[in-house]
Amino acid sequence: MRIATWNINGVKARIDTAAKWLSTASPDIVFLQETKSADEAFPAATFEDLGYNVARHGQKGFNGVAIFSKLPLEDVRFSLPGDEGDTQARFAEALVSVQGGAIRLGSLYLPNGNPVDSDKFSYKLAWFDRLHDWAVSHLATEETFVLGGDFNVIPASIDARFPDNWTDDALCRAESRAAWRRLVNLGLTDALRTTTNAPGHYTFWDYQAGAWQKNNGIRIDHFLLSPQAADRLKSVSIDKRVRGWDKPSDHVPLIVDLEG
DNA sequence: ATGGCTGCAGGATGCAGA
Repeated sequence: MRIATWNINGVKARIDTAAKWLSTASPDIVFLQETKSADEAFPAATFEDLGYNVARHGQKGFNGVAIFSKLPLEDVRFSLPGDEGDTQARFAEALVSVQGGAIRLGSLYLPNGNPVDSDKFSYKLAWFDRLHDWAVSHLATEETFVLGGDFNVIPASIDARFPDNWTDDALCRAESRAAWRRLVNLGLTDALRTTTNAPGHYTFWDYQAGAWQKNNGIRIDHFLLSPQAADRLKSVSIDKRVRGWDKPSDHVPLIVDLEG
């Protein structure tokens, strides 16, 4: 089973690019972030015609997450527990049934958190705490789960081409990295880091200042796997090609292949 | 570089992103 996650930066601006990418990568399941579309304006039919069931949860103009699946989606939910007052569309989860059981899927768009002296940063850290609690509760049931998305965290210096540029940024502040480690240290597997300890594996290049041409990238899109999911991991890849296409998102897809 | 782009809503340009 192939699962991909991609911050698409506007699903309506990326319909043609997304259709092209889906046909070349052939994922069974896709997590999207930053769809920037209200649900009624989401171009679901385009993706249903490509064979996907579509679960989407968005807002006008910003945020927004989705899960596409060639298998039926069950138990679809769109809110991360822990703050009834949070109206931002940043989380979608669902179950798919496969041979040998179910897999829980979580597509997430973790808050950016800049500027760090604002309530945006405290919102990011609170959101991280809620995600931690979500993981604790699902680890307790020994479910197979796959959390993927734009975590807006550069886990370590090797995850940035120019780490010194990001020292005081919300993406790599000590509090953000501590929250990331606290989540991973529950027993989750950072999928990409099972394949390599090398620098140079990025998922985002800014539109500005020729970041792509200079390979000024960062790794902020991740898959975290529960132990049962990690046991099934076959391969991980970053589909960098997509950043060089016309009208690209500033993020590229990250892909995991699981047994079964 | 003064985020130097980009998408969105809307019908100009401000907001949001990382």
